[in-house]
Amino acid sequence: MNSIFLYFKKFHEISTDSQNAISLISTTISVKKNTILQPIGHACKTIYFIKKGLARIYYFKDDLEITESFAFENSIIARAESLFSKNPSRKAIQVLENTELIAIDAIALFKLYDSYPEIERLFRLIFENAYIDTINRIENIQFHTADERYTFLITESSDIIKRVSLKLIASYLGITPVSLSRIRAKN
Amino acid sequence: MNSIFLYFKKFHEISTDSQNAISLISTTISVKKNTILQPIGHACKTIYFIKKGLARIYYFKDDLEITESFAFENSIIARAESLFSKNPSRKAIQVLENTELIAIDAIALFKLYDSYPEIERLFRLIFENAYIDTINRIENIQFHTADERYTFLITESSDIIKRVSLKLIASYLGITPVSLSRIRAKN
DNA sequence: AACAATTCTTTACAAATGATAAGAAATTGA
DNA sequence: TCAATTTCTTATCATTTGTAAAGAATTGTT
Repeated sequence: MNSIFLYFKKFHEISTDSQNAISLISTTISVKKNTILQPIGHACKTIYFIKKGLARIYYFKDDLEITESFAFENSIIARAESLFSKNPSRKAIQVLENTELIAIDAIALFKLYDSYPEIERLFRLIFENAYIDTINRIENIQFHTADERYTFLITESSDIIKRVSLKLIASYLGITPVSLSRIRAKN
Repeated sequence: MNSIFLYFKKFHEISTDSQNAISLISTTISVKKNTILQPIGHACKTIYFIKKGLARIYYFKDDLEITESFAFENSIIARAESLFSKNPSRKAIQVLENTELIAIDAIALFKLYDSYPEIERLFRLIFENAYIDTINRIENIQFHTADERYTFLITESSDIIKRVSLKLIASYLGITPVSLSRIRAKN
């Protein structure tokens, strides 16, 4: 459980009291490669912290799988649009390796906000940061070629190639696997 | 000043006390069409509420202008990625009509968070909502054709065509004006 | 080890989009 | 109002990406 509080510290210091409150609504779980943590169609009620392993959020466009995002060790993954809107999510969370996670009960967490303002602040700062990432991703998609986006991805997280299939990377870049193969062949 | 508190009410009810505190750090301004409210290269220190008129956030890719977002009456516009990271923004805010705004001093606002938890909560909820919009926009860009994105845009906000030049709409859709003309000719 | 299934690459062709240029339409400013 | 500027459309050609199919490479399973 320690790793998550180290992660939290980067955003906002919280008291041992607050840490205990969060611990009480959190559980550590281990899941096997390819497990669907959260299926499509239900409101998101869990925030995951990845201790070890790797996960993605994906959805379907017609019968094509599209990867919205990847999340690696020491990061948080949640379907924020459903978490905040309370609407059922069209997206699923899947683990791509044998993965160890801490699952935080989001409903219980939001209740903690009333009695622990520093917890509210902590998660405000965490999600503000996630918001920044999402804004930057739009900039990245909007006026960069697939080639540029691929090059950017492998410089940003160079080991993604080793850990994620090119099929999933293509769907993340918004292109077909065939198109990604062509790009890779050129470079 | 009333319109902004009506807007706030949709997210979170706050006391008259909190409203007054916000009023004290806000000013109403009127600016002429095409005015640059916030230039590129400075950290974002102002959150705007649009009472009347229309604005956009844009940036440059090489010497090409790209519109990241539009904001209409009764909505908030701010360069969130700079607001939260405190880094200088590569983006500018420009008004596209003669526009009336309420400018909120963001530095002062963030200070209010300590003494008025309900103000912190209010803006948390406002930006959570903006975050949802941004996530949905990625989904919209990532696997929809330019044609689909255009059709979606005009059904979502039908008067945008009357108020914004096609050149800017094209840059928002991530295509060239020439390509947008072709799409419009087909439909 | 051997087979099956999946992933990745390559090829050929089709469709969409970009770049450039030219002209029409609309807007702006003196 | 008239000229100048900007915006919008159309056309042509080049480039990129998609689709479909086939085979190679890899992975998983028994």
